[in-house]
Amino acid sequence: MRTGEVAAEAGVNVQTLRYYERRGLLPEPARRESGYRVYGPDAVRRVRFIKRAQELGFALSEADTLLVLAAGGPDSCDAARGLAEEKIRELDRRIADLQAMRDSLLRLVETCARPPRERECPLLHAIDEGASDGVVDAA
Amino acid sequence: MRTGEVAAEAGVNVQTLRYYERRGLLPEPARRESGYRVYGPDAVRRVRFIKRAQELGFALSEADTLLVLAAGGPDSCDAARGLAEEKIRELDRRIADLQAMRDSLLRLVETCARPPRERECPLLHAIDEGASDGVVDAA
DNA sequence: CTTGACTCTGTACCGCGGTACAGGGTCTAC
DNA sequence: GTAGACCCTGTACCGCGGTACAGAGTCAAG
Repeated sequence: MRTGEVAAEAGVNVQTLRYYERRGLLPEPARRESGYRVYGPDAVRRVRFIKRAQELGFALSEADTLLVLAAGGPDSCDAARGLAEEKIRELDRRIADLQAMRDSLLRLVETCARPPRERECPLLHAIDEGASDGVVDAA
Repeated sequence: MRTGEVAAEAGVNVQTLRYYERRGLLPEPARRESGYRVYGPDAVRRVRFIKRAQELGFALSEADTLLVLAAGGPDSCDAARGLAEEKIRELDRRIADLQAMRDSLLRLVETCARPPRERECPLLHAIDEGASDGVVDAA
């Protein structure tokens, strides 16, 4: 298969393939006389694996690790599981962070229910106040 | 106040102040003969406001808007509220995305409870399968 | 009057995951 | 044999929010 075919099948840009190759995620394919890349049939599968890993929240470097593990024996399974569990914990942390932002913001918006005092917006005032002593999210 | 003093008080890097100035978040301060910046007393407050807005999930460009609104009259209050509400919706979307990743990943990890069949890791196999037809998160 | 801490400008770089463009060569169907 | 689609390399750029460094000037205390 040629570059364009692999890209189309995998649903990515041609440049992305070259990028993955540079990153070491895709092995360097064989070449024709002309220099054109010739991919084996596994290439599409490999790119799709990477894309799937990304959807699950893994970075490219982690996708790389998963690919190595996928090529390994059954011992790799534990390692893969550990990686996935760590990623779940990471996602939990990020979710908690965003949730905290959301909640703080919601409380601020609720200050809007109170009428502006002395021509001052309670919400903006609250941000300003919070900036001094970290009332809302003193992390 | 000099640059270093403002930076220390606001808890940011000196370079960050210059960066904010370039971005238009901080007004250009007065200068001494020597070229040294001389900040008014509001500078620290302004930087803290920006930092607080960031903690709430606002980008610098949005923090800029909030600062403009904070300088405006009571009409700005509605605009600020709209911005905050939109940001809450955005946070909700991001949280939902991460939650979906988390849930998919958790389901994959649960496949590990099943013993490897034919020396293949169920988790890695599932990522591979998912890559073909988007079983888990066909978004 | 010197020393060390501070500040100035301009520019480049970081991670992340690509995307775009220039300036060429190649392949294939007509 | 040629037009148009494809491919090659190298390099630069995107957003985001800064950080780092070089090379120079300044300020205040001792």
